[in-house]
Amino acid sequence: MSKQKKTTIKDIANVLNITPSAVSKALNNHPRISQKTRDAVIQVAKNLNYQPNRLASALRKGKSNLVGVIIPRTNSIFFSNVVQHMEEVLNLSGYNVIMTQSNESYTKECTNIEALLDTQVDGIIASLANETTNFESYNKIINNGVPLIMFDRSDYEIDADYIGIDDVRSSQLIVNHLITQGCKRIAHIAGYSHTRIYKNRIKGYIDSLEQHQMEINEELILESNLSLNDGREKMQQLLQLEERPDAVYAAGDYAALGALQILKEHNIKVPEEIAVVGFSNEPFTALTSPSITTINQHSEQIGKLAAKAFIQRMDEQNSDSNVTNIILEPEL
Amino acid sequence: MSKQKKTTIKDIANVLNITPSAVSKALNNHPRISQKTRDAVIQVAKNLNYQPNRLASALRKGKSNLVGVIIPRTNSIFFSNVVQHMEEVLNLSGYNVIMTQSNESYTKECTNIEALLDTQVDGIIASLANETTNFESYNKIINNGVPLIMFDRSDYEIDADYIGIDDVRSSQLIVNHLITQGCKRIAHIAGYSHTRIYKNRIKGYIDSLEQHQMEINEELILESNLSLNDGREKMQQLLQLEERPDAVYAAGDYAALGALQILKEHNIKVPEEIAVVGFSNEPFTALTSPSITTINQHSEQIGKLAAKAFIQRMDEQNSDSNVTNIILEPEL
DNA sequence: TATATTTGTTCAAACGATTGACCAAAATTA
DNA sequence: TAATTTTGGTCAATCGTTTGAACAAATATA
Repeated sequence: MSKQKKTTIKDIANVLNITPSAVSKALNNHPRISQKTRDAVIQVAKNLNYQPNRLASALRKGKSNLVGVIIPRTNSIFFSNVVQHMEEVLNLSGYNVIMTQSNESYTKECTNIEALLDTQVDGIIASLANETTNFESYNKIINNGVPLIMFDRSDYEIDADYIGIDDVRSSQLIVNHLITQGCKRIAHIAGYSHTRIYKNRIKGYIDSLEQHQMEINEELILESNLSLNDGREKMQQLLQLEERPDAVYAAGDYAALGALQILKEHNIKVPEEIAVVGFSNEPFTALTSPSITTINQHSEQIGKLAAKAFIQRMDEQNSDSNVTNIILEPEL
Repeated sequence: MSKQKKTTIKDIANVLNITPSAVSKALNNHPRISQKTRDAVIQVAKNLNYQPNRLASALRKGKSNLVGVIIPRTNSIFFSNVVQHMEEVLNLSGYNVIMTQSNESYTKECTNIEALLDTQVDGIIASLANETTNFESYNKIINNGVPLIMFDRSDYEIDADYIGIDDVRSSQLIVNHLITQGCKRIAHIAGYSHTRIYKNRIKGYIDSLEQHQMEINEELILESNLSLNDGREKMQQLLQLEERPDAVYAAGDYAALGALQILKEHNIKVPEEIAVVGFSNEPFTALTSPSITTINQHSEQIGKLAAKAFIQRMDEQNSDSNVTNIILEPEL
């Protein structure tokens, strides 16, 4: 029952006694096709339950209408939201999304890029894995002539459009806030400084402290991969310091969560003894008392803008226009 | 610099003065090609940085090597893990994954199915959105002759392979556990009973209560979409009951989280006054005191088994073999 | 009425890879 | 040596759709 051949434009053509090319043109609203046959074609197509074969069309047109998306993790509200809104915009323009996750792993990221190029995507929208320090595979995308849009996490070495928020500013806002709350010894569980975004957050952290004439203490800045477990480890380390911090600013929410777990296991009161601040907007942040303060990361805007940037790149085939950089203002 | 034509098998053929078909056969390890030319082809392919055009190959072979995956939400550890392991297995067999999320929305789910079929995927692996009660579009997949594998959330009306855990049993385990802890009045923030999985959880809940000769109280069973907000609402409702429950068993972790938030806002001690139990394994579950008890949902196994089930379906074109049902044993 | 333009369609060649039929040369067997 | 098999390819059609060129018929212009 299921082995019936798919209907093709040829079948439609046969029914109407016209040629396949007429059918194709009718379906694509070619101006030279009369309204009469156009209607007839559409009717027959419906009757035969015709579904165009994208592969054939993609092959002929040299365009697959697929966009590859690479995100570090899907189980993050931020990334998940970004993708969702990205998809919305892309679908409206007839694109479908292939979403892949790197799991913050460099090798996985490379594999994903290979797979996407292999699948003949029309473009790639990506955010760097924490591990990544080598950007060759990204530049390979560009060299292949495939449009690349980066968001949230990118690097100066990648010569692609970028959409993100002002990380230095965000970081400052957070640390300022802690200082306003009276914290004197603020630790930073940072991301790897080789990633631009985390370097900026570290910069913001330092800037803010300097602004308030507070001491910059190297032992309070710990680079990490920002995973839950790493958050736990770094928090352990901080607790073992002779002088404990009275606040911890983690550059990622999962790391913040790990830190919280440790504090809880040690029966340390949050935020009375040690305050904790994260960076993302995971729903669990509402659980701590008082709630973790986080930055609004504008996931919706980032997703939409990235999608639009891609569509624009596709439209202007003269592709020589400069790289766009869209930096959004953070909000506490 | 980027507008160079992609190299094709024709280019390789020209270099070696052989025909494109010879090249194709060489690359596909056709036995009738000598080792010598095979090596030469591979060498030239490497030199010219040849990348096979999947579209062309897919069109000719009638197989895209793409597998569509539909999950309700990506920002869930469970689903995210499942997909990750699914991908692992599928990649090994040369398949690439197109991941889409339904956001628990029926319409989005339908759109996704359309898009996937449209993209000519070789098969679809899916888990139902909470909203879904109409399974036409899923049966359309099957009628189109596209293999369909369901996991975690499915329905009896969908005639496809299924991989999941024993929900009745899981639910019983959870409720038994609460009873052992001394809870007398256990509420259940349930999923919609039209979804098989949630119906089963409700059944397990009731079974367990009956086993312990406890009263089944309709007002303690609230069906919901299990979102964070819905969890909050239902918890509010429960608090307004004349006689409050002393335990809440939520069929999903986000609903559990919502419930926790409300309890926290009302300064109700968890679990002393009201215990809370979720179903998934989100990392934040470790934050509550004592930690929320959850069921091991076997995400890894489910992902791998689903992928394998798909591959098997592809291998046996005689497809008349019966529907498989793999039910895993739950663990607390 | 003769000529030019427009309209609606057909024709044929792509897009890039695959595949069975076919064929010459080389190797094996009788 | 003649007959047979094996080896290593070539040829040509095909997957389903698109697209510019070509062309006849219909319509408009002079």
